[in-house]
Amino acid sequence: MLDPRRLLTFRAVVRAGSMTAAAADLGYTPSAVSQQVAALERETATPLLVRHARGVLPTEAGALLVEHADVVAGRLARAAEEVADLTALRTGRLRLASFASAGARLLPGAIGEFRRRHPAVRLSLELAEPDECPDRLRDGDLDLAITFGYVPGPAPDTDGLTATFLFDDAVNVALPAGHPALGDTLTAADELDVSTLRDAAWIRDAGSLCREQLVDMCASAGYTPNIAFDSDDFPMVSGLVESGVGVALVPDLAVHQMGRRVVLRRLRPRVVRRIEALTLPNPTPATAAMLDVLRSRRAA
Amino acid sequence: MLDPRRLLTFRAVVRAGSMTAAAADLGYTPSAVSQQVAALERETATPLLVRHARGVLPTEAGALLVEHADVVAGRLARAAEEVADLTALRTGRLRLASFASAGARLLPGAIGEFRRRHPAVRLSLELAEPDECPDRLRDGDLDLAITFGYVPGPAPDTDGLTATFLFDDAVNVALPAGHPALGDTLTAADELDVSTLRDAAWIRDAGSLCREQLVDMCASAGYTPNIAFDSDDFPMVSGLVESGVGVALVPDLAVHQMGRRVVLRRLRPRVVRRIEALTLPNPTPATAAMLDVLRSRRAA
DNA sequence: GTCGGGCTTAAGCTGTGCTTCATGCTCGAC
DNA sequence: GTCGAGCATGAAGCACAGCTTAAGCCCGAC
Repeated sequence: MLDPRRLLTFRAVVRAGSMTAAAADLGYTPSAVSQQVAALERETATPLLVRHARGVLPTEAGALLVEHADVVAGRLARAAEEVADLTALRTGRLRLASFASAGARLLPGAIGEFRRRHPAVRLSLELAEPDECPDRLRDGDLDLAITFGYVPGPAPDTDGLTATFLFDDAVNVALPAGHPALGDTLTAADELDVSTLRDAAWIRDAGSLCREQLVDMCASAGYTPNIAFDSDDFPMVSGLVESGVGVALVPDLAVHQMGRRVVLRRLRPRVVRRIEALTLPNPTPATAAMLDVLRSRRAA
Repeated sequence: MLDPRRLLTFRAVVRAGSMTAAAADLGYTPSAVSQQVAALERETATPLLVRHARGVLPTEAGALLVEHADVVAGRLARAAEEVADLTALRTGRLRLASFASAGARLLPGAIGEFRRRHPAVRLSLELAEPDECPDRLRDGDLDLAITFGYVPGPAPDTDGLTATFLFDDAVNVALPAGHPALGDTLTAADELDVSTLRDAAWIRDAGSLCREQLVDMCASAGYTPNIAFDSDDFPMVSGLVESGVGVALVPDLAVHQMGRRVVLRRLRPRVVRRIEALTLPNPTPATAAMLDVLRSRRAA
């Protein structure tokens, strides 16, 4: 394989018509250019230039090399340009993942804002549960994942990743109207103590990592929950609650999926989902830009 | 523009999946490869690899660069290969020029032999007078020219070119039967002294640099020729001689174009055209091969 | 002839980029 | 848990590619 450096200076020589002119173009001395060309001719074991009094002309082999050199030079320039486009967000790709309720409530606005700022970046979004996101980020399958972890609760495994706090999503308990635990609390602002739900039947949303969370929460209050139903769909949870099957945990982000007749109460002690954006430590420009958008909307 | 060297080692890294493996492929140490990649990332101001525990994976920008690097590497390899083909005469081009009579008598055999030896080389042949060939060779318009110069006579201007002697083409004088200068010479083997043509009318072939030659020849014999006609076509010269318009100089190579009724005699003192092959001092492989063919046929 | 433009060569120096060595990290085995 | 293998990275040092300077040569112009 030919030395690309020499090939490119040879191209400059042929384009300039003389070694001296090429040297001026390249910022070298004529001697340097002459030596490069000589080295290339040694490398190919073929004369590439016919030396004239007024400059040089390529031989057939030389003309052949120049054609290839043109392609090489073009690719090198295009490569630099496209990478610059990528960092300037004039092009590129951003692969997002999010759990369902954030996908429905948080992301549409953020994505809209991102597209206004960087219309040329191609976006993709898929639903993915928080537990699978770290590995997929590390594998390069994803650029940014919206995940959550319960507070209090075990921190998710984000080794080698960067977690950006977005906001805390308060968790409510959803009850049918007239549920005994509601007692005399008549106003929606009232909180409900976890211990008052000791005898409740629980409907658990299986899709949102609430599994251990529900058990842990009740354990803190000194009992083991009676789990009557596992669902992975908030509308269904809503229907079950409305029909009096049981009570359920519903974070703020999912509240809009609950029916009107469901009663929602904050929990005491407070339970929240900590919503975070997970990225690689060296985010791509597009990823960093999306982090900016998410942070700015958190502030707003 | 990116440094092609670094780009190619980066390509090797991505293909190998790890810097260490790429280093082994390239014959470097892992450290060297790591530094090259770091330099490329500095150059592009963009992370190009995500570092894994078990190797590396390209980022979007990195994958983009690898695509371009593949093209670059391919072109470099193809360039080297095609130049090798050229020097091995598995491809290439040979642009020949020749004056008319050599084109008809000498070259067909040589070209046939050349094509047998190197069937892949594309040949072209055009008619060109000896005086225009040197410049066209120097300009790179031609690779090899068959030329001639009269002996005795001024050597053609071949500065900076290489002349390969092929053979001497003896010059005859063509006369109509019964021309007075024939006198009592009855056999074709007889020579005719130039001085005996003092009173002849001359038909001059304008195409073959005979212009000054005819005048010089006669001057050596002490007279100025009476030039009755200028032609650039041997058959026409033949017809003119046959009809008794005058006499003409006809080299051996053109004898076959003369009519049967023309009488031919060698000249005394002897006059020849020196047939030469003119090339650049550093001939291309195809040119050198054709010189070989021409020399071998001269020997035969 | 002299002059100037252009290519080449020799000699010498500089900087890129290599090696070696050491460190830190992750993962898997034990 | 500790250890070791494999990988990436950094500092230090060294070598060579490739640059510069300087001189020479060739050719064409004047």
